[in-house]
Amino acid sequence: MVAQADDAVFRPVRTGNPFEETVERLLQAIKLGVVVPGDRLPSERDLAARLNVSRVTLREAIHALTEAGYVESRRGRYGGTFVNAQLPKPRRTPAKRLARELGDGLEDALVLRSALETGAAEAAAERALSEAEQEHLRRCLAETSGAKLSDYRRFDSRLHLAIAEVSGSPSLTSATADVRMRLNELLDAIPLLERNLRHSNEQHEAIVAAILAGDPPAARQAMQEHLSGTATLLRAFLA
Amino acid sequence: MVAQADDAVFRPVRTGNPFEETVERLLQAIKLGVVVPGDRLPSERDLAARLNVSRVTLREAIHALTEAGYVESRRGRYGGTFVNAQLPKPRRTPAKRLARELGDGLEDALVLRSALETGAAEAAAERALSEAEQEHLRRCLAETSGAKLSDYRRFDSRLHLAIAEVSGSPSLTSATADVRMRLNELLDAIPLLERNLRHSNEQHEAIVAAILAGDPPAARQAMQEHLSGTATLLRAFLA
DNA sequence: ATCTATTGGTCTGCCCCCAGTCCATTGACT
DNA sequence: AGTCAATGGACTGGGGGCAGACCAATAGAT
Repeated sequence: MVAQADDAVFRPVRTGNPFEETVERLLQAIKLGVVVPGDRLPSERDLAARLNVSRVTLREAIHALTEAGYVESRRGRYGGTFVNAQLPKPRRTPAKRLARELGDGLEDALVLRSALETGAAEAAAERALSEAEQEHLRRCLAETSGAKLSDYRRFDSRLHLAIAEVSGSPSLTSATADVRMRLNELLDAIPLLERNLRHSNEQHEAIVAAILAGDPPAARQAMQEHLSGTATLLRAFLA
Repeated sequence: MVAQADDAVFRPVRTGNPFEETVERLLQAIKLGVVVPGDRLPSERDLAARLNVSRVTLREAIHALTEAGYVESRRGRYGGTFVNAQLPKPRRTPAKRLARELGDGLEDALVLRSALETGAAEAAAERALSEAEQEHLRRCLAETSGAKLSDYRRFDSRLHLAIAEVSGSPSLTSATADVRMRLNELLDAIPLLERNLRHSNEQHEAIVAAILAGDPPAARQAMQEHLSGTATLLRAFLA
């Protein structure tokens, strides 16, 4: 049976209720390194407006994250909700089990990720980046290079997200963040070796260099190589 | 000001209520040619389950489309909801106005589309397509080539969607359908010339040929050329 | 010491959406 | 002619999310 277009257009209009979605988003912000330990989240009123969710629902989500140990709230002016210094360590679900649960979902995510991120790298290299954007890229690159092993995944996510950002397409950035979250659980299941990490950093350098140099084909090529390395690693560990 | 990652991760958790989203989905099915005039939609019970929406909400959406002249329902066994033979003609909003309303949204959509569809073409060419998939592609191609001017947009959408389908990534297919819907309103605003149409058909041939031949770089290249042509046309008319 | 702006915390009434159930209609099959 | 399965149509009770108003705490500014 061939995959039908019906499946795409008649897919669920929403996955989960607003509360669950909100929790997911806040986790995204933390796990992708958009807010780092010690950072303050936007005020409840602001955040609720941006997420287009009632303050009650947002508060329930924050409460859930508080119980899970991710954030803490303080009242009063200059108060707010802050990301904890010690984040809960992700439970390492056995790789085999994850693979079974996901099934075709892994290939789905990998194909989508490849399209999005190589496209983002290419688009970013085509644009004339502002000084601020260039600086932002360089900082994310440096932070990732200097990250401890325990923090590496978060800074790596942040760097990839930064590349998507400078593509100039917000939708592309959002989609990149989403697919990365889908993969992060898998990535947590495989060990992080010093050697892979060094190799990864070299590839990051090449990607950012090509983007800053305004060389779209090189940027695409470098990103493609980087991603296929990760993809191979994942497929191997989850096979 | 540089675009912040916040904007991506703190974007609204949902745009519109379930009713509106459902209407949008059904319109998508019709306008992208997933269901053609005369076709029957899945039964309300089935469809509601697939869309993860209550039957009441789905019925309200169908009712709205009935009033708008898109579909008609018949009761009894072998009844159902059918797509009208005469679809309401899209109102041609003046291009300038659309461009103003969208603003950066146009560039956003074009960049995302490029990433998704060139990625899809490449991924499709990498896969070993089943006989059914190959036939499906060829049929969509033939239908588009033979389409009347008034139906062209719908068959063209369907063909592009078919290419995304055979990429093997459902998420990629969904995303492609969504961004196409965003662009279709713009595309309706620009005239369709016989000459562009012939050129478009030739490019479609090249894309499908490269996919069937299993030549990823050629498929990407062909798709890239095709899309950049459309993009140029759009930018010119909306400038 | 007091004031005040900003933030998290709480409560109320309302509406949309939902799951489940039953009814009404239709047309192919026997 | 009768049967029957599947479809659209209609109703009900309940729950989640909503907007808005108000309370409580906090720390800088005066």
